[in-house]
Amino acid sequence: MTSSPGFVDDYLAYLLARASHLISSEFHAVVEANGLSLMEWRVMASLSGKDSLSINELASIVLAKQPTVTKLVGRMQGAGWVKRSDAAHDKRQSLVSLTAAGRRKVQPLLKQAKAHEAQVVSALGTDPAHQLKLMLERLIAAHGSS
Amino acid sequence: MTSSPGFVDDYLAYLLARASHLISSEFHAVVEANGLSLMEWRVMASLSGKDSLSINELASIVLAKQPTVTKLVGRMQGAGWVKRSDAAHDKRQSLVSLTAAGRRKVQPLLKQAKAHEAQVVSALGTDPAHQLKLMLERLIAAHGSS
DNA sequence: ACAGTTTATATGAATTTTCATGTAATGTGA
DNA sequence: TCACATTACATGAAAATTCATATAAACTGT
Repeated sequence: MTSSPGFVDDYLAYLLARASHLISSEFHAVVEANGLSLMEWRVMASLSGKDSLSINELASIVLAKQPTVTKLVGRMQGAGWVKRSDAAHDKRQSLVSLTAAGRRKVQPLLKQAKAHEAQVVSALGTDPAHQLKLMLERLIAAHGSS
Repeated sequence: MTSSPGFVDDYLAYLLARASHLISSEFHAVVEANGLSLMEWRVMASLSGKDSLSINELASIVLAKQPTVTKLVGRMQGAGWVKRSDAAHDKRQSLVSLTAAGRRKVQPLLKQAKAHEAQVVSALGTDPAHQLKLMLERLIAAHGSS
């Protein structure tokens, strides 16, 4: 039911949206099996590298708006997965970081994410996948990496 | 503020999500200037090719869930941009199509979308952009084109 | 033709997101 | 250092999305 090319969005924009939706959806199943929403997963994955991130940094990384992230983080804090702390140098900022429970929660997902990535990449072919990533990075860099 | 590669989603999944978000956001400004939401634009763009689409077809094309689309279409019908008609062969289906007003509304956006596409493509380079599209299509085809 | 199943859409309630705005802290120029 | 602008985040009300489920129409095998 892919149906004919009835325009739909910008062509490239639509291909990107569809591909993104498709790949994310696949992993979404895994994420939900672990009791997280896609956004919660993104937040925790984003945090799992760093010590902490501000609300705005998180919003820009997880591609959501600031009030959305504020409330999302509030819920995740309630669940005990993240904690907030006031930034030393800028008291306006609210620095979010994973709790020990949060790290335990996200750990298995990080591995499963890598496995999923590997599967997608190998299905596409290692080299084409690499090319795809390069071009996506170029596209992102070209259009304000804000 | 792109920050270091703190994991974030599946790498490829994240690149796709970010690229998609970036490109869509750019055009989103144009869409809003015309008094439409991104989803409304997608629905109308999808419909502008065809005679009509069912709710489920629309949902799959605009990457939203069925109840979301049912209500979105309800609002758009209220605005006079689309109309519903019962399918002749399957009375369960609700076929959505553009009204004359809807066509007038979406017309300029279709042109602007093509202009935006052209701009993005030329910024990326015509050939790389073509390659990118091919790989996105392959990726989409590989992962259930449902 | 019938009972059981599946499919297409609608809908109410709960949840989430968004918009507009508020507040407090920081930055800036005179 | 004092206004003034800006930045970071929070928040309440409104809007949109989602989940679970309902309804009605097709489909299936017998």
